[in-house]
Amino acid sequence: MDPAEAVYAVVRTVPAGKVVTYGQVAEFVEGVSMSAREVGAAMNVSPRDVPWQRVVGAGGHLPIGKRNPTLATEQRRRLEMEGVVFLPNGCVDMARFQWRPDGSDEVGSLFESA
DNA sequence: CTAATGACGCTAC
DNA sequence: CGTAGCGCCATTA
Repeated sequence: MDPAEAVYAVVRTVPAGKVVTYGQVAEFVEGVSMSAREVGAAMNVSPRDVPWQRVVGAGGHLPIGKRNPTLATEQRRRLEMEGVVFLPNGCVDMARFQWRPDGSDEVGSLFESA
């Protein structure tokens, strides 16, 4: 399996309203050695069926903002549409929206914080 | 085979 | 807080 395909498989597993860091995706991919760089490179050419929008940089910020400001804005809009809340500093609230492959895809717990 | 590059990550200044 | 440098692994020239 191509490394890119492995990345897509992981990203597709991310539920709406949740986000993952490039480093985490690279960590989740099993059987294929990868670094956060390849994840981003793969996302750049990701198919439409891949929710690349749910992949953010470490800390929840959007590293693409300096490369593709337009794309970053669209990504942010999409995430907010899915229920993801951005902090005033322009970063995703990783404390609540960082997805865990553990099966903690329970979105209900997000509402109790309100 | 070697060199350069990249939606990254972290430490250092 | 912003910038700079090094490490990361794989793809491409």
